[in-house]
Amino acid sequence: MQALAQSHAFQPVPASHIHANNILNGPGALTTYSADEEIYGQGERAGTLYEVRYGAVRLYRLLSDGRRQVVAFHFAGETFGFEAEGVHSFFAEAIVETGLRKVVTHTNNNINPEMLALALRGMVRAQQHLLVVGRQCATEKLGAFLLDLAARQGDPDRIDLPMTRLDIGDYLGMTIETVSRSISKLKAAGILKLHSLRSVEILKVEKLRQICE
Amino acid sequence: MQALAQSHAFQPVPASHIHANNILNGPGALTTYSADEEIYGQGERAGTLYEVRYGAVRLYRLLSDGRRQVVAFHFAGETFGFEAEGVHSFFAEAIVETGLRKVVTHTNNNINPEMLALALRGMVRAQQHLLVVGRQCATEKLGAFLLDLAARQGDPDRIDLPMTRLDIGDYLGMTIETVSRSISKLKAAGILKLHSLRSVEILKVEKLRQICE
DNA sequence: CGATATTTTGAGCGGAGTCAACTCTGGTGG
DNA sequence: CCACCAGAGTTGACTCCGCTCAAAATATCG
Repeated sequence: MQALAQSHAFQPVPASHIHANNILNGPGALTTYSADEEIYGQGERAGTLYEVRYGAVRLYRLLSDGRRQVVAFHFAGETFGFEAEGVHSFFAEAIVETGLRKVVTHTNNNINPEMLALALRGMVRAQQHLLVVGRQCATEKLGAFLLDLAARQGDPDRIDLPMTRLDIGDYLGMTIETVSRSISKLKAAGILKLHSLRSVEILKVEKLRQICE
Repeated sequence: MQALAQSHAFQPVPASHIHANNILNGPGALTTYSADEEIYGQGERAGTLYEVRYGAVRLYRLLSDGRRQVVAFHFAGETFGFEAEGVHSFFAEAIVETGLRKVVTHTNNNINPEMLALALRGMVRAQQHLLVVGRQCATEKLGAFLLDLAARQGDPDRIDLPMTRLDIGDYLGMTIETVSRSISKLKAAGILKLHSLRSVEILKVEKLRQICE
């Protein structure tokens, strides 16, 4: 079990890892990935899109100084893998046990019109992320992040956090300590309740929304 | 694209604010906007895409607390106006005197395949922006911003800054004072040279790239 | 040339980063 | 079943960068 050994060393790929299990081959096939397994790497040839059937995925880039910027999380029902050039500019990894389905992008040389809609949704998501990261206050960032997750996961006040605090920090541009302190602050204010480390309940959605707008 | 024709087009706009002048009507027509004129507003019905022929455009959103997040700048040759929903989620304004051309998105109910490429480029741009804003140090943010502008404007070491310090600050998530201080710092380090407030020369591209990676 | 807006610079303060210690959780094996 | 342990998360002390408020300098426009 490699677990989260990358905690402080963001080595792209652990040497020995179980390869993804591709039950079928081709579009519609379900491929399963275990936690922390790489789906594709920065620099690899792009082309295939993936739809998340279950689990969660993180997209990130490594900076030369060792820092890591998580650019997106993806959950069940969402599609990722878009690239403008022919090469992936990010790493994609499964956060937990995850099932992916390859998406058909072309049908006999014609671009599937649904691709445009998906690409646009991806752009809006990135811009939305920008609005969150651009905020100044750490608590605001975290609150906005939680509200976004709640909306995407369907349940308005119960949130599943498959990712670690480090993932959240690298996504929001803050340290794990600050992530933790922000959670504690919202907890102390009676806005959040943690059922476990990875399961959050929003007790006062409106109050949180006020803070994060 | 005819590179930097807008280089010195930043002359103060005639005071008598001429309203956008639409010479023709329909795709291919050139519409001109004076400085600070609105192109479209948040909430307006979307649908049309615009290609910048000359000048510069800012896209931004207003937050309820009065702050403003600039999500993108667009220069000659770039296309903007994409939306996932049918409504614009941002304001678009001309920064200086700007000429826009409407882009044909559909040809008899078929999506122009080039749209997908443009949308993808927009998404990558937003993710790139994210990497910059996610950086911690203010000087790094500014440096990365300048390197991005240099690459987009064609000239590797001469940059036009049609936007104000406030625009830059709202784009990078920092105050105008910090923007100014960061510029001064890079100037003191011999990395930048200001020919005017709106014209920057990068003296040591490599050194700047080291800082900002 | 004067009036206004923009930019720069300065002083002080607060929030987030850093370093470090401690606690909690889940998994393993005796 | 429980003791143990490694990794994850929390909390505390301190520092420093960037925000705030304020004022000076520069640019722009009538």
